[in-house]
Amino acid sequence: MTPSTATRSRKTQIDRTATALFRARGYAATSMRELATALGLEAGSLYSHIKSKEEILHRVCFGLASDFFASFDQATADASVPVATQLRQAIEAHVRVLTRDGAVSAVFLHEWRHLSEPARTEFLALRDRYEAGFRNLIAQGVASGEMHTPDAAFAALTLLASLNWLPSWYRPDGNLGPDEIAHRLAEQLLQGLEGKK
Amino acid sequence: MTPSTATRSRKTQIDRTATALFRARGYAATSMRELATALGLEAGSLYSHIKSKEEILHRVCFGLASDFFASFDQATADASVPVATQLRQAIEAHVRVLTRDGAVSAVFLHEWRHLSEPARTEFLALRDRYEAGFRNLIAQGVASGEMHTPDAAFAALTLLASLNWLPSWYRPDGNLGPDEIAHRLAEQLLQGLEGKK
DNA sequence: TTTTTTTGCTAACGAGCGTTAGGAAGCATA
DNA sequence: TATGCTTCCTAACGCTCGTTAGCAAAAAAA
Repeated sequence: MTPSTATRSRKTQIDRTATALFRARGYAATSMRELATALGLEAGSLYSHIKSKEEILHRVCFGLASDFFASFDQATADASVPVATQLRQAIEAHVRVLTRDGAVSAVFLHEWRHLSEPARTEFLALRDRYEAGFRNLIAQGVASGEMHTPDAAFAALTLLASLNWLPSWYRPDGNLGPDEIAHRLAEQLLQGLEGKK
Repeated sequence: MTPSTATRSRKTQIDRTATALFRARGYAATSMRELATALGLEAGSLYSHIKSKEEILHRVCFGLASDFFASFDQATADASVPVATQLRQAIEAHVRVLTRDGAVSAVFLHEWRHLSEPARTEFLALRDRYEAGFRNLIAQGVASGEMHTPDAAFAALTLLASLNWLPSWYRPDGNLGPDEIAHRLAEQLLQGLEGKK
């Protein structure tokens, strides 16, 4: 029995409001009563739709993780493309996912540590697997002579760090659109500040 | 009347233990009873040494902010040095401060939002002023032709993002020392992955 | 030795926490 | 009209929170 449209929409609404609060105040500092008030409800009413506070966090974190994997796989599906181009596409794909929903992204990046075991460990394993994708891409690029770095793992961490800072300053109504941001990031990371114009 | 050595050391001990807990569990999710237990005390006893939980956070955040400014000013004091070199030195200085105490750095980077007003706004103003230092350096580099980027502010954010991810993976007993890390980061950020070997 | 400071205890305060139980409306389907 | 589902309520559960008051022992200073 699939849930009716109304149910799913109410649940989704709770998720979205909670995500915004988690981002603004942090997961631990957000109370169910605050969340209920933001939705025009009493605290107890939330539990007609969700099982627990952590369930929301779990859904947000693992949901976006899936998106990242799907996006990465698509960007690097064609092995005949030069590795540097694949990396560029993976960067752009990552930025596109990050900018789609700033609140979800921020919660994904910062609040996952409030997951209790075993979810927390599972999440970290996923993150590690995702990072390995970038690591391998850079290692391939070094092997083929397209890129230069003494340490692919180090470079991958630095690269993702630059990307993952994005949700803390990106505004959907700002000057730069997601595609322009993605392009500039890829350019800066691949060419460097002293690189060719 | 300066506090005696004993007082200062006990207070410092509380700060350090609290900082480690804030890093591991987050500020909001760390209770004074946990902190007390970690120190072998009862919760109430903490208040013989500190005024409030937030006081600890305040000290950590603003203390490290001072360190960053002092370190940056020293790295960029000599205006006769090429701007690219000044930027390199600023990067290395930043990394040195970041790696000095991983727990303090992590709390500084992630827990400041639990400061209540007006401290929170003051903190953000400091951070903005610090970022402006890097922004200006890059803008000067672009003006002098030493660097190339379409947007100095954008480049500065990305640069600091790479640096500030460091506390989440740096281990003092790892393969790379602070100086080696600082050098590699500067190299990667200035030369890029496709830059000259 | 007396005085003061440091350090820590027990006990408790008011408040807020996540969550549950049980009931009652409103609505769609039969 | 009857049934069942969705939605939300009130009231409360046991628990934890940051913090305070008042007292006592130990250490340092006089």
